[in-house]
Amino acid sequence: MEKNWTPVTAAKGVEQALKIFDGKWKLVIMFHLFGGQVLRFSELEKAIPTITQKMLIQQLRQMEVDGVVRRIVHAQAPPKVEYALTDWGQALCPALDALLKWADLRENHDR
Amino acid sequence: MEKNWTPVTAAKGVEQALKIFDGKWKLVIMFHLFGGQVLRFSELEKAIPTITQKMLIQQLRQMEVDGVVRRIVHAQAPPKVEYALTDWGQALCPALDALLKWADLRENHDR
DNA sequence: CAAAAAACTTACTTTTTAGTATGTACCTTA
DNA sequence: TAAGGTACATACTAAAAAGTAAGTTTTTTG
Repeated sequence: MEKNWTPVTAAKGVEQALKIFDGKWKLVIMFHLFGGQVLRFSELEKAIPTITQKMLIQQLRQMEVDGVVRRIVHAQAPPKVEYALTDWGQALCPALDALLKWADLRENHDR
Repeated sequence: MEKNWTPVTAAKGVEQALKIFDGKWKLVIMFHLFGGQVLRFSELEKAIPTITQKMLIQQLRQMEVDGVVRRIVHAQAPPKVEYALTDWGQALCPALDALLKWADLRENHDR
């Protein structure tokens, strides 16, 4: 089924999509989880040294709500919480590749 | 030639790409110019009624600097300035489609 | 019993981005 | 000569996002 886009609805659609990985840290987080990786909170902290705990948790929570990240809590002490991408989250990879390829075209373009 | 991405460099690459159409109005503007359209400043204003002149010009100028928009000045009075996408700007379309398609997958996903 | 580790939470400040309101230059037409 | 159209510019305010600097809970280890 094809959609009938107008400039405005198409822009809104893309914006909706972008919102899901918008925020200064979401992409870095995702790229750490692409390929099925499962990482603890503390491992993500170490992997992204410049992020603060507040930002890390804030972004993870939003991504969970949006359905791109899965939160896996192990009933242990000290706590152990792991994060992974959902199938849908993983499925974003090719679209990001398309963006990367587009960015590369610039070189052949002008100047 | 393949690139050697790490989570961090890949994220940075995508962020660079995103920055080019980041801002509340750039996508709407682009979607009005996709397909080779050439529009005057005032036509864009009318097409996007909720944008202010300041925002419109600000975004257009940034897009010009970034190389996605071309500014065509006609030496006339009253002034006539037209805007169009560069080839590279047009080339973004498929990447945005990929995003739209990804967003659609959500329905088949969970819930 | 004190200290430490993990995963957060909260109050507050700074920075960034968007929006409001008004002004300008230039030429044309009535 | 006054008014109007077009494409801007500029100063200022408001709202949103990010960052800082703590503190909390729970259980294990020395």
